[in-house]
Amino acid sequence: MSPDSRYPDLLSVLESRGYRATAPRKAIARLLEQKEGGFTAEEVSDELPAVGRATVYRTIKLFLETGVICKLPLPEGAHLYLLCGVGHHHHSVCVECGEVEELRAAAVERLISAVSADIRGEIVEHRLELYVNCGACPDTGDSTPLN
Amino acid sequence: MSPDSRYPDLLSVLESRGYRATAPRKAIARLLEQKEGGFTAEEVSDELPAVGRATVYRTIKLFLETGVICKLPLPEGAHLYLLCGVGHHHHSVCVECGEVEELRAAAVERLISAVSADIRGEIVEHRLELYVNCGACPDTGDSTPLN
DNA sequence: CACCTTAGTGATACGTCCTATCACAAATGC
DNA sequence: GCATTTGTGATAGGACGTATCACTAAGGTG
Repeated sequence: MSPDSRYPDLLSVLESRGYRATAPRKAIARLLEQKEGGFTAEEVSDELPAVGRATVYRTIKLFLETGVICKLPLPEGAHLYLLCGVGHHHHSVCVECGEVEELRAAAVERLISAVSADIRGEIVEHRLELYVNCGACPDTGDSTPLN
Repeated sequence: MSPDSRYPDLLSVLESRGYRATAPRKAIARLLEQKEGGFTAEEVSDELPAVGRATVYRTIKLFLETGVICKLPLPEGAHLYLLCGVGHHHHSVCVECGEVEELRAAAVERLISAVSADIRGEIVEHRLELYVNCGACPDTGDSTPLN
């Protein structure tokens, strides 16, 4: 309930863009704000049976477009969504428990510009993901395992 | 036909692992060896109508497991597969024409080990992809556009 | 507040990419 | 050759996501 200052209030972001504050959107926003470790669309849908699948996907897409969450492709084809702070960054994902951490390394950006010198054409986007074993999983099971 | 020394002979790799050299596998191997720029499973299936879809997917999976091709997630959810030389590397993908290049930057690996110091847990895998605009697309259209 | 317009919703069907199943065919060992 | 696998194609099915469409709820207006 108490707003987490690290992330913007999801519902307000929608409202400030002219979207209506409906009951399903409130429910989804509230749920996502508690999901620090990332979530899949299906998971959200399961935990909010009163909200239709289509609405879940639509709402997630809205949040994506406003930039308050980002999309991380999982090896198996589905996507993990994450609340994200403002600005560009990368992620490290634990392959055991699915825990995700934001990674904000200036070194990465420096690397990109260094590499760009060796590349034909212009780099328009990049993606870096680290798959780690966090070593601190509480035996896991509940989160989204990646393997 | 003439074997490209940059990549292993796909069929031989399968045979050396005890898999049989069947007609469909030969056809797929031959086709892939000509696909420098990456390919999707659907594309292979379309170009080999005599081979069943299931077999195409199965065979691609085999090649994946033996490590002679690798899998690159596209933004839309499908996958681009690529012949890959031996060893670890990354890719740059042109967002206009879909052309892919192997990227073998020692700097990347150095970066990873540098970053790993700041991370809880152990990095078991990483993925880096650069999305570029190669500026040399022949007006494009035929390849796999990413947008 | 009652009304009206418009955005949003849920159910459902569909699309895409991929996997499972299963009877049949082809490949290898003997 | 002949039996034993392994591999195959057709088909159905599953996961994930989107389109459609009749219905509902939001919220501005007077």
